[in-house]
Amino acid sequence: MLDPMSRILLVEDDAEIRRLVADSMARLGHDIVSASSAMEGLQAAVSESPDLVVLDLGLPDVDGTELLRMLRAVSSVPVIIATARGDDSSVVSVLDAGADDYLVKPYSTAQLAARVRAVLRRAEVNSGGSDEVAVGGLRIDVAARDVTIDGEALDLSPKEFDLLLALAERQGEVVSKRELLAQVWREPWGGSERTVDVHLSWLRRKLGESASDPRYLRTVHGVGIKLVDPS
Amino acid sequence: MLDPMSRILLVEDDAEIRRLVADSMARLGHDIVSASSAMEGLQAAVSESPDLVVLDLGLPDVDGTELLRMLRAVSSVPVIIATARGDDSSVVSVLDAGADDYLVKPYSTAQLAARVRAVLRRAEVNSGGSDEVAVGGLRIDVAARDVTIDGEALDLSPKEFDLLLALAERQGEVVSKRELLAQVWREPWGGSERTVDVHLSWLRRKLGESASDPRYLRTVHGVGIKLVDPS
DNA sequence: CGGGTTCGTCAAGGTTTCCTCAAGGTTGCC
DNA sequence: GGCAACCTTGAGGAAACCTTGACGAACCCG
Repeated sequence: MLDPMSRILLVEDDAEIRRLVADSMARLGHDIVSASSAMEGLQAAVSESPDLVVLDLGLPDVDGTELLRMLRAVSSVPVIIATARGDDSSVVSVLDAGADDYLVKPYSTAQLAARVRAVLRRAEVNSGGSDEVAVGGLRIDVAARDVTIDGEALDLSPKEFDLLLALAERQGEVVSKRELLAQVWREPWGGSERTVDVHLSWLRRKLGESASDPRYLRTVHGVGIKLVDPS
Repeated sequence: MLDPMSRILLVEDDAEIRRLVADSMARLGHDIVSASSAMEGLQAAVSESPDLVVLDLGLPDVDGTELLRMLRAVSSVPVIIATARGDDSSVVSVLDAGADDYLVKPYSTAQLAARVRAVLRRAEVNSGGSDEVAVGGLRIDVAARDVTIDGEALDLSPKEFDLLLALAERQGEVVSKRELLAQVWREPWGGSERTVDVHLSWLRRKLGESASDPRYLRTVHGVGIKLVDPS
Protein backbone atom coordinates (compact mmCIF):
# COMPACT_ATOMS: atom_id res chain seq x y z
CA MET A 1 0.00 0.00 0.00
CA LEU A 2 2.50 2.56 -1.12
CA ASP A 3 1.25 6.11 -1.38
CA PRO A 4 1.41 7.34 -4.91
CA MET A 5 3.12 10.55 -3.91
CA SER A 6 1.05 12.81 -1.73
CA ARG A 7 1.45 16.55 -2.06
CA ILE A 8 2.41 18.12 1.25
CA LEU A 9 2.54 21.80 2.08
CA LEU A 10 5.11 22.75 4.71
CA VAL A 11 4.65 26.14 6.40
CA GLU A 12 7.68 26.91 8.56
CA ASP A 13 9.79 30.03 8.90
CA ASP A 14 13.02 28.43 10.06
CA ALA A 15 14.95 27.70 6.86
CA GLU A 16 17.03 24.98 8.49
CA ILE A 17 14.07 23.00 9.73
CA ARG A 18 12.28 23.57 6.46
CA ARG A 19 15.13 22.05 4.51
CA LEU A 20 15.48 19.12 6.91
CA VAL A 21 11.80 18.22 6.88
CA ALA A 22 11.38 18.79 3.17
CA ASP A 23 14.31 16.51 2.44
CA SER A 24 13.12 13.66 4.58
CA MET A 25 9.58 13.90 3.22
CA ALA A 26 10.80 14.03 -0.34
CA ARG A 27 12.92 10.97 0.29
CA LEU A 28 9.75 9.14 1.31
CA GLY A 29 8.21 9.89 -2.04
CA HIS A 30 6.12 12.92 -1.18
CA ASP A 31 5.79 16.01 -3.28
CA ILE A 32 6.79 18.97 -1.11
CA VAL A 33 5.70 22.59 -1.35
CA SER A 34 7.27 25.01 1.13
CA ALA A 35 6.15 28.34 2.52
CA SER A 36 7.95 30.53 5.05
CA SER A 37 5.12 32.80 6.14
CA ALA A 38 1.45 32.53 6.92
CA MET A 39 0.31 34.52 3.93
CA GLU A 40 2.50 32.57 1.59
CA GLY A 41 1.21 29.38 3.18
CA LEU A 42 -2.42 30.29 2.79
CA GLN A 43 -1.85 31.16 -0.81
CA ALA A 44 -0.10 27.88 -1.46
CA ALA A 45 -2.84 25.94 0.31
CA VAL A 46 -5.28 27.28 -2.23
CA SER A 47 -3.20 27.29 -5.38
CA GLU A 48 -1.31 24.02 -4.86
CA SER A 49 -4.21 22.05 -3.35
CA PRO A 50 -2.04 19.90 -1.12
CA ASP A 51 -3.20 16.60 0.37
CA LEU A 52 -1.87 17.63 3.76
CA VAL A 53 -0.44 20.69 5.51
CA VAL A 54 2.34 20.70 8.12
CA LEU A 55 2.14 23.95 10.00
CA ASP A 56 4.40 25.75 12.45
CA LEU A 57 2.61 28.03 14.91
CA GLY A 58 5.42 30.52 15.40
CA LEU A 59 5.23 32.39 12.15
CA PRO A 60 6.45 35.98 11.75
CA ASP A 61 3.41 37.60 10.21
CA VAL A 62 0.25 35.95 11.49
CA ASP A 63 -0.23 33.60 14.40
CA GLY A 64 -0.48 30.02 13.27
CA THR A 65 -3.79 29.51 15.02
CA GLU A 66 -5.22 32.36 13.07
CA LEU A 67 -3.85 30.92 9.87
CA LEU A 68 -5.44 27.60 10.71
CA ARG A 69 -8.79 29.30 11.13
CA MET A 70 -8.48 31.02 7.79
CA LEU A 71 -7.42 27.79 6.20
CA ARG A 72 -10.39 25.95 7.63
CA ALA A 73 -12.67 28.57 6.20
CA VAL A 74 -11.71 27.56 2.71
CA SER A 75 -10.50 23.98 2.91
CA SER A 76 -10.86 20.78 4.89
CA VAL A 77 -7.37 19.61 4.06
CA PRO A 78 -5.74 17.64 6.90
CA VAL A 79 -3.39 19.75 9.02
CA ILE A 80 -0.60 18.63 11.32
CA ILE A 81 0.74 21.24 13.71
CA ALA A 82 4.48 20.98 14.32
CA THR A 83 5.68 23.63 16.70
CA ALA A 84 7.77 24.49 19.75
CA ARG A 85 4.77 25.62 21.76
CA GLY A 86 3.84 22.59 23.83
CA ASP A 87 1.58 23.79 26.60
CA ASP A 88 -1.73 22.12 27.06
CA SER A 89 -3.96 25.06 26.32
CA SER A 90 -2.24 25.62 22.98
CA VAL A 91 -2.68 22.03 22.00
CA VAL A 92 -6.32 21.99 22.96
CA SER A 93 -7.25 25.25 21.32
CA VAL A 94 -5.46 24.44 18.10
CA LEU A 95 -6.90 20.97 17.83
CA ASP A 96 -10.33 22.44 18.42
CA ALA A 97 -9.62 25.01 15.74
CA GLY A 98 -9.52 22.16 13.29
CA ALA A 99 -6.04 20.66 13.37
CA ASP A 100 -5.73 16.91 12.91
CA ASP A 101 -2.58 16.30 14.91
CA TYR A 102 -0.11 18.20 17.08
CA LEU A 103 3.59 17.52 17.35
CA VAL A 104 5.95 19.37 19.71
CA LYS A 105 9.45 20.40 18.66
CA PRO A 106 11.96 19.00 18.74
CA TYR A 107 10.53 16.01 16.94
CA SER A 108 12.17 13.32 14.84
CA THR A 109 11.50 13.28 11.15
CA ALA A 110 10.62 9.62 11.53
CA GLN A 111 7.80 10.46 13.88
CA LEU A 112 6.54 13.27 11.72
CA ALA A 113 6.55 10.93 8.75
CA ALA A 114 4.58 8.33 10.68
CA ARG A 115 2.01 10.91 11.75
CA VAL A 116 1.74 12.14 8.20
CA ARG A 117 1.04 8.59 7.07
CA ALA A 118 -1.54 8.10 9.82
CA VAL A 119 -3.42 11.28 9.00
CA LEU A 120 -3.32 10.64 5.27
CA ARG A 121 -4.53 7.10 5.78
CA ARG A 122 -7.51 8.26 7.79
CA ALA A 123 -8.30 11.03 5.34
CA GLU A 124 -8.20 8.60 2.48
CA VAL A 125 -10.55 6.13 4.14
CA ASN A 126 -13.16 8.79 4.56
CA SER A 127 -12.86 10.36 1.16
CA GLY A 128 -14.47 7.13 0.05
CA GLY A 129 -12.23 7.04 -2.97
CA SER A 130 -12.01 3.47 -4.12
CA ASP A 131 -8.32 3.32 -4.70
CA GLU A 132 -7.47 2.31 -8.15
CA VAL A 133 -4.22 1.71 -9.95
CA ALA A 134 -3.95 2.22 -13.69
CA VAL A 135 -1.28 1.47 -16.25
CA GLY A 136 -2.09 2.11 -19.86
CA GLY A 137 -5.34 0.33 -20.64
CA LEU A 138 -5.10 -1.63 -17.40
CA ARG A 139 -7.23 -0.62 -14.45
CA ILE A 140 -7.00 -2.36 -11.11
CA ASP A 141 -9.68 -1.82 -8.49
CA VAL A 142 -8.02 -2.85 -5.26
CA ALA A 143 -11.09 -3.05 -3.03
CA ALA A 144 -13.19 -4.99 -5.51
CA ARG A 145 -10.20 -6.94 -6.77
CA ASP A 146 -11.41 -6.26 -10.29
CA VAL A 147 -9.12 -5.84 -13.26
CA THR A 148 -10.12 -4.53 -16.66
CA ILE A 149 -8.02 -4.22 -19.77
CA ASP A 150 -9.31 -1.72 -22.30
CA GLY A 151 -12.64 -1.86 -20.50
CA GLU A 152 -12.96 -5.61 -20.58
CA ALA A 153 -13.01 -7.60 -17.35
CA LEU A 154 -10.22 -10.04 -16.55
CA ASP A 155 -10.69 -13.10 -14.38
CA LEU A 156 -7.56 -13.52 -12.30
CA SER A 157 -6.68 -16.00 -9.59
CA PRO A 158 -5.67 -14.60 -6.20
CA LYS A 159 -1.95 -14.94 -6.77
CA GLU A 160 -2.21 -13.53 -10.25
CA PHE A 161 -4.04 -10.51 -8.91
CA ASP A 162 -1.59 -9.94 -6.09
CA LEU A 163 1.31 -10.28 -8.45
CA LEU A 164 -0.14 -7.84 -10.93
CA LEU A 165 -0.95 -5.38 -8.17
CA ALA A 166 2.53 -5.58 -6.69
CA LEU A 167 3.99 -4.79 -10.08
CA ALA A 168 1.46 -2.06 -10.80
CA GLU A 169 2.23 -0.30 -7.52
CA ARG A 170 5.79 0.02 -8.72
CA GLN A 171 5.06 0.47 -12.39
CA GLY A 172 8.02 1.23 -14.57
CA GLU A 173 10.35 -0.15 -11.92
CA VAL A 174 12.14 -3.46 -12.24
CA VAL A 175 11.18 -5.81 -9.41
CA SER A 176 13.22 -8.91 -8.65
CA LYS A 177 11.55 -12.27 -8.30
CA ARG A 178 12.83 -12.55 -4.78
CA GLU A 179 11.09 -9.34 -3.88
CA LEU A 180 7.91 -10.62 -5.43
CA LEU A 181 8.21 -13.84 -3.49
CA ALA A 182 8.57 -11.79 -0.34
CA GLN A 183 5.74 -9.41 -1.07
CA VAL A 184 3.19 -11.62 -2.78
CA TRP A 185 4.03 -15.01 -1.35
CA ARG A 186 4.89 -13.68 2.08
CA GLU A 187 7.74 -16.15 2.67
CA PRO A 188 11.11 -14.96 1.47
CA TRP A 189 12.79 -18.34 1.82
CA GLY A 190 9.96 -20.68 1.05
CA GLY A 191 9.42 -20.57 -2.65
CA SER A 192 11.23 -21.15 -5.87
CA GLU A 193 11.50 -18.44 -8.46
CA ARG A 194 10.02 -20.81 -11.00
CA THR A 195 6.70 -20.27 -9.27
CA VAL A 196 6.84 -16.59 -10.11
CA ASP A 197 7.64 -17.45 -13.69
CA VAL A 198 4.63 -19.69 -13.99
CA HIS A 199 2.25 -17.09 -12.62
CA LEU A 200 3.76 -14.50 -14.90
CA SER A 201 3.19 -16.82 -17.80
CA TRP A 202 -0.49 -17.19 -16.92
CA LEU A 203 -0.78 -13.49 -16.40
CA ARG A 204 0.67 -12.78 -19.80
CA ARG A 205 -1.75 -15.16 -21.42
CA LYS A 206 -4.70 -13.44 -19.77
CA LEU A 207 -3.35 -10.03 -20.73
CA GLY A 208 -3.23 -11.18 -24.32
CA GLU A 209 0.50 -11.06 -24.70
CA SER A 210 3.41 -13.47 -24.75
CA ALA A 211 6.94 -13.47 -23.47
CA SER A 212 8.30 -13.19 -26.99
CA ASP A 213 6.03 -10.25 -27.75
CA PRO A 214 5.59 -8.45 -24.43
CA ARG A 215 3.40 -5.41 -23.93
CA TYR A 216 2.79 -4.78 -20.26
CA LEU A 217 5.13 -7.28 -18.65
CA ARG A 218 8.72 -6.83 -19.64
CA THR A 219 11.37 -9.10 -18.26
CA VAL A 220 14.80 -7.67 -17.65
CA HIS A 221 17.19 -10.54 -17.96
CA GLY A 222 19.06 -11.32 -14.79
CA VAL A 223 17.27 -8.62 -12.80
CA GLY A 224 13.53 -9.03 -12.70
CA ILE A 225 10.25 -7.84 -14.18
CA LYS A 226 8.67 -4.49 -14.77
CA LEU A 227 5.14 -3.45 -15.64
CA VAL A 228 5.06 -0.70 -18.24
CA ASP A 229 2.56 1.30 -20.24
CA PRO A 230 2.81 -0.23 -23.72
CA SER A 231 1.41 2.76 -25.56
CA MET B 1 -22.07 17.71 12.37
CA LEU B 2 -23.93 16.90 15.55
CA ASP B 3 -22.14 15.57 18.56
CA PRO B 4 -24.64 13.02 19.71
CA MET B 5 -22.71 11.22 22.36
CA SER B 6 -19.92 9.20 20.84
CA ARG B 7 -19.26 5.79 22.24
CA ILE B 8 -15.66 5.45 23.36
CA LEU B 9 -13.90 2.26 24.38
CA LEU B 10 -11.12 2.73 26.92
CA VAL B 11 -8.60 -0.11 27.23
CA GLU B 12 -6.34 0.56 30.21
CA ASP B 13 -5.20 -1.71 33.03
CA ASP B 14 -4.55 0.97 35.67
CA ALA B 15 -7.84 1.32 37.51
CA GLU B 16 -7.00 4.82 38.74
CA ILE B 17 -6.32 6.19 35.27
CA ARG B 18 -9.31 4.34 33.93
CA ARG B 19 -11.59 5.99 36.40
CA LEU B 20 -10.07 9.41 35.84
CA VAL B 21 -10.31 9.28 32.09
CA ALA B 22 -13.72 7.70 32.06
CA ASP B 23 -15.04 10.40 34.36
CA SER B 24 -13.75 13.28 32.32
CA MET B 25 -14.94 11.75 29.09
CA ALA B 26 -18.34 11.05 30.52
CA ARG B 27 -18.57 14.63 31.72
CA LEU B 28 -18.03 15.74 28.13
CA GLY B 29 -21.03 13.75 27.05
CA HIS B 30 -19.40 10.61 25.77
CA ASP B 31 -20.60 7.11 26.37
CA ILE B 32 -17.72 5.19 27.94
CA VAL B 33 -17.01 1.48 27.85
CA SER B 34 -13.98 0.25 29.78
CA ALA B 35 -11.76 -2.78 29.48
CA SER B 36 -8.76 -3.67 31.58
CA SER B 37 -7.11 -6.26 29.37
CA ALA B 38 -6.39 -6.75 25.70
CA MET B 39 -8.73 -9.67 25.25
CA GLU B 40 -11.52 -7.91 27.03
CA GLY B 41 -10.82 -4.88 24.86
CA LEU B 42 -10.96 -6.78 21.62
CA GLN B 43 -14.20 -8.39 22.66
CA ALA B 44 -15.69 -5.02 23.55
CA ALA B 45 -14.45 -3.42 20.33
CA VAL B 46 -16.54 -5.90 18.42
CA SER B 47 -19.58 -6.31 20.64
CA GLU B 48 -19.98 -2.65 21.63
CA SER B 49 -19.02 -1.20 18.23
CA PRO B 50 -17.49 1.98 19.66
CA ASP B 51 -16.89 5.11 17.60
CA LEU B 52 -13.35 5.37 18.94
CA VAL B 53 -10.88 3.36 21.00
CA VAL B 54 -8.38 4.77 23.50
CA LEU B 55 -5.70 2.16 24.01
CA ASP B 56 -2.88 1.73 26.51
CA LEU B 57 0.09 -0.23 25.19
CA GLY B 58 1.22 -1.65 28.53
CA LEU B 59 -1.44 -4.26 29.01
CA PRO B 60 -0.91 -7.35 31.15
CA ASP B 61 -1.93 -10.08 28.73
CA VAL B 62 -1.10 -9.08 25.15
CA ASP B 63 1.12 -6.32 23.87
CA GLY B 64 -0.94 -3.36 22.79
CA THR B 65 0.62 -3.32 19.37
CA GLU B 66 -0.49 -6.86 18.84
CA LEU B 67 -3.98 -5.98 19.99
CA LEU B 68 -4.01 -3.11 17.54
CA ARG B 69 -3.12 -5.47 14.75
CA MET B 70 -5.90 -7.87 15.70
CA LEU B 71 -8.32 -5.01 15.95
CA ARG B 72 -7.38 -3.69 12.54
CA ALA B 73 -8.03 -7.12 11.05
CA VAL B 74 -11.68 -6.83 11.91
CA SER B 75 -12.46 -3.13 12.25
CA SER B 76 -11.43 0.27 11.01
CA VAL B 77 -12.53 2.10 14.15
CA PRO B 78 -10.32 5.10 15.00
CA VAL B 79 -7.72 4.34 17.68
CA ILE B 80 -5.81 6.73 19.93
CA ILE B 81 -2.82 5.27 21.74
CA ALA B 82 -2.35 6.69 25.23
CA THR B 83 0.62 5.15 26.94
CA ALA B 84 3.79 5.69 28.97
CA ARG B 85 6.02 4.33 26.24
CA GLY B 86 7.22 7.43 24.43
CA ASP B 87 10.24 6.45 22.39
CA ASP B 88 10.29 7.24 18.74
CA SER B 89 10.36 3.72 17.40
CA SER B 90 7.28 2.79 19.43
CA VAL B 91 5.39 5.78 18.13
CA VAL B 92 6.32 5.09 14.54
CA SER B 93 5.61 1.39 14.57
CA VAL B 94 2.28 1.78 16.30
CA LEU B 95 1.10 4.57 14.03
CA ASP B 96 2.08 2.44 11.06
CA ALA B 97 0.19 -0.47 12.55
CA GLY B 98 -2.95 1.58 12.11
CA ALA B 99 -3.28 3.94 15.08
CA ASP B 100 -4.71 7.39 14.45
CA ASP B 101 -2.98 9.31 17.20
CA TYR B 102 -0.41 8.77 19.93
CA LEU B 103 -0.33 10.44 23.31
CA VAL B 104 2.41 9.95 25.91
CA LYS B 105 1.64 9.66 29.63
CA PRO B 106 1.34 11.66 31.66
CA TYR B 107 -1.18 13.58 29.64
CA SER B 108 -3.90 15.97 30.67
CA THR B 109 -7.46 14.88 30.26
CA ALA B 110 -8.04 18.14 28.42
CA GLN B 111 -5.55 17.23 25.78
CA LEU B 112 -6.87 13.71 25.44
CA ALA B 113 -10.35 15.14 25.04
CA ALA B 114 -9.16 17.53 22.34
CA ARG B 115 -7.42 14.74 20.48
CA VAL B 116 -10.53 12.61 20.74
CA ARG B 117 -12.54 15.43 19.22
CA ALA B 118 -10.00 15.89 16.44
CA VAL B 119 -9.96 12.24 15.49
CA LEU B 120 -13.73 11.91 15.68
CA ARG B 121 -14.16 15.01 13.57
CA ARG B 122 -11.94 13.57 10.88
CA ALA B 123 -13.59 10.16 11.07
CA GLU B 124 -17.14 11.43 11.07
CA VAL B 125 -17.19 12.52 7.46
CA ASN B 126 -18.97 9.51 6.16
CA SER B 127 -20.76 8.32 9.26
CA GLY B 128 -24.06 9.81 8.22
CA GLY B 129 -26.38 7.94 5.95
CA SER B 130 -29.87 7.10 4.96
CA ASP B 131 -31.64 4.08 6.36
CA GLU B 132 -31.97 2.43 3.01
CA VAL B 133 -29.36 0.65 0.96
CA ALA B 134 -29.87 -0.39 -2.66
CA VAL B 135 -27.89 -2.59 -5.01
CA GLY B 136 -29.33 -3.30 -8.42
CA GLY B 137 -32.85 -4.59 -7.90
CA LEU B 138 -32.19 -5.12 -4.20
CA ARG B 139 -33.53 -2.65 -1.67
CA ILE B 140 -32.78 -2.96 2.02
CA ASP B 141 -34.74 -0.99 4.55
CA VAL B 142 -32.45 -0.93 7.55
CA ALA B 143 -34.91 0.37 10.12
CA ALA B 144 -37.73 -1.96 9.14
CA ARG B 145 -35.36 -4.83 8.33
CA ASP B 146 -37.26 -5.36 5.09
CA VAL B 147 -35.69 -6.52 1.88
CA THR B 148 -37.23 -6.52 -1.58
CA ILE B 149 -35.80 -7.84 -4.81
CA ASP B 150 -37.27 -6.34 -7.97
CA GLY B 151 -40.15 -5.11 -5.84
CA GLU B 152 -40.92 -8.46 -4.28
CA ALA B 153 -40.51 -9.00 -0.57
CA LEU B 154 -37.91 -11.40 0.76
CA ASP B 155 -38.27 -13.27 4.01
CA LEU B 156 -34.86 -13.42 5.62
CA SER B 157 -33.75 -14.80 8.95
CA PRO B 158 -31.97 -12.37 11.30
CA LYS B 159 -28.48 -13.58 10.44
CA GLU B 160 -29.25 -13.62 6.75
CA PHE B 161 -30.39 -10.02 6.96
CA ASP B 162 -27.36 -8.86 8.92
CA LEU B 163 -25.07 -10.63 6.53
CA LEU B 164 -26.71 -9.12 3.49
CA LEU B 165 -26.65 -5.69 5.09
CA ALA B 166 -22.98 -5.93 6.00
CA LEU B 167 -22.18 -6.78 2.42
CA ALA B 168 -24.48 -4.12 1.02
CA GLU B 169 -22.88 -1.41 3.13
CA ARG B 170 -19.64 -2.20 1.38
CA GLN B 171 -21.06 -3.09 -2.00
CA GLY B 172 -18.54 -3.80 -4.68
CA GLU B 173 -15.85 -4.42 -2.08
CA VAL B 174 -14.52 -7.85 -1.27
CA VAL B 175 -15.17 -8.69 2.38
CA SER B 176 -13.39 -11.56 4.09
CA LYS B 177 -15.28 -14.15 6.08
CA ARG B 178 -13.26 -13.18 9.12
CA GLU B 179 -14.54 -9.62 8.83
CA LEU B 180 -18.07 -10.88 8.42
CA LEU B 181 -17.71 -13.03 11.51
CA ALA B 182 -16.60 -9.95 13.40
CA GLN B 183 -19.29 -7.63 12.09
CA VAL B 184 -22.27 -9.94 11.90
CA TRP B 185 -21.52 -12.59 14.46
CA ARG B 186 -19.58 -10.32 16.80
CA GLU B 187 -16.99 -12.97 17.53
CA PRO B 188 -13.65 -11.92 16.12
CA TRP B 189 -11.80 -15.20 16.30
CA GLY B 190 -14.17 -17.75 17.73
CA GLY B 191 -16.57 -18.68 14.97
CA SER B 192 -16.08 -21.03 12.10
CA GLU B 193 -16.02 -19.70 8.59
CA ARG B 194 -18.22 -22.61 7.56
CA THR B 195 -21.05 -20.83 9.27
CA VAL B 196 -20.68 -17.89 6.92
CA ASP B 197 -20.69 -20.25 3.97
CA VAL B 198 -23.92 -21.85 5.02
CA HIS B 199 -25.73 -18.57 5.50
CA LEU B 200 -24.44 -17.39 2.17
CA SER B 201 -25.80 -20.52 0.61
CA TRP B 202 -29.24 -19.86 2.04
CA LEU B 203 -29.04 -16.25 1.04
CA ARG B 204 -28.24 -17.19 -2.50
CA ARG B 205 -31.16 -19.54 -2.65
CA LYS B 206 -33.54 -16.82 -1.49
CA LEU B 207 -32.04 -14.35 -3.95
CA GLY B 208 -32.76 -16.81 -6.72
CA GLU B 209 -29.19 -17.55 -7.60
CA SER B 210 -26.64 -20.26 -7.02
CA ALA B 211 -22.94 -20.39 -6.37
CA SER B 212 -22.30 -21.75 -9.83
CA ASP B 213 -24.39 -19.01 -11.43
CA PRO B 214 -23.97 -16.00 -9.16
CA ARG B 215 -25.69 -12.68 -9.69
CA TYR B 216 -25.46 -10.54 -6.58
CA LEU B 217 -23.10 -12.56 -4.41
CA ARG B 218 -19.77 -13.19 -6.00
CA THR B 219 -17.20 -15.22 -4.17
CA VAL B 220 -13.60 -14.27 -4.71
CA HIS B 221 -11.60 -17.39 -4.18
CA GLY B 222 -9.20 -17.21 -1.29
CA VAL B 223 -10.25 -13.71 -0.32
CA GLY B 224 -13.92 -13.35 0.48
CA ILE B 225 -17.28 -12.27 -0.89
CA LYS B 226 -18.57 -9.18 -2.58
CA LEU B 227 -22.07 -7.94 -3.32
CA VAL B 228 -22.37 -6.47 -6.79
CA ASP B 229 -24.99 -5.03 -9.09
CA PRO B 230 -25.64 -7.85 -11.55
CA SER B 231 -27.00 -5.63 -14.29
C1' DC C 1 30.76 -19.76 -31.17
C1' DG C 2 30.15 -22.39 -26.88
C1' DG C 3 29.23 -22.85 -22.02
C1' DG C 4 26.82 -21.48 -18.21
C1' DT C 5 22.95 -19.22 -16.60
C1' DT C 6 18.31 -17.48 -16.72
C1' DC C 7 13.74 -17.69 -18.58
C1' DG C 8 9.20 -19.60 -20.42
C1' DT C 9 6.02 -23.26 -20.70
C1' DC C 10 3.91 -27.63 -19.79
C1' DA C 11 1.87 -31.25 -17.26
C1' DA C 12 1.26 -33.66 -12.98
C1' DG C 13 0.34 -33.87 -8.28
C1' DG C 14 -0.85 -31.91 -4.05
C1' DT C 15 -3.10 -28.46 -1.39
C1' DT C 16 -6.49 -25.20 -0.17
C1' DT C 17 -10.91 -23.36 -0.51
C1' DC C 18 -15.68 -23.67 -1.50
C1' DC C 19 -20.41 -25.46 -1.49
C1' DT C 20 -23.99 -28.26 0.16
C1' DC C 21 -26.11 -31.56 3.10
C1' DA C 22 -27.56 -33.53 7.18
C1' DA C 23 -27.31 -33.80 12.05
C1' DG C 24 -27.73 -31.85 16.37
C1' DG C 25 -28.14 -27.69 19.39
C1' DT C 26 -30.23 -23.33 20.72
C1' DT C 27 -33.72 -19.92 21.19
C1' DG C 28 -38.16 -18.09 21.53
C1' DC C 29 -42.98 -18.58 21.48
C1' DC C 30 -47.40 -20.83 22.37
C1' DG D 1 -43.09 -28.79 27.84
C1' DG D 2 -43.33 -28.92 23.02
C1' DC D 3 -42.87 -27.00 18.58
C1' DA D 4 -40.92 -24.37 15.01
C1' DA D 5 -37.58 -21.45 13.34
C1' DC D 6 -33.06 -20.66 13.43
C1' DC D 7 -28.16 -21.38 14.03
C1' DT D 8 -23.79 -24.03 14.15
C1' DT D 9 -20.70 -27.55 13.00
C1' DG D 10 -18.47 -31.37 10.65
C1' DA D 11 -18.01 -34.26 6.59
C1' DG D 12 -17.51 -35.14 1.85
C1' DG D 13 -16.92 -34.18 -2.78
C1' DA D 14 -15.98 -30.84 -6.30
C1' DA D 15 -13.58 -27.10 -8.06
C1' DA D 16 -10.05 -23.80 -8.15
C1' DC D 17 -5.63 -23.01 -7.28
C1' DC D 18 -0.58 -23.49 -6.37
C1' DT D 19 3.88 -25.63 -6.66
C1' DT D 20 7.41 -28.23 -8.56
C1' DG D 21 10.46 -30.50 -11.80
C1' DA D 22 11.73 -31.09 -16.42
C1' DC D 23 13.13 -29.47 -20.79
C1' DG D 24 14.05 -26.49 -24.46
C1' DA D 25 14.72 -21.64 -25.76
C1' DA D 26 16.80 -17.31 -24.97
C1' DC D 27 20.38 -14.75 -23.24
C1' DC D 28 25.01 -13.05 -21.73
C1' DC D 29 29.93 -13.24 -21.74
C1' DG D 30 34.37 -14.41 -22.85
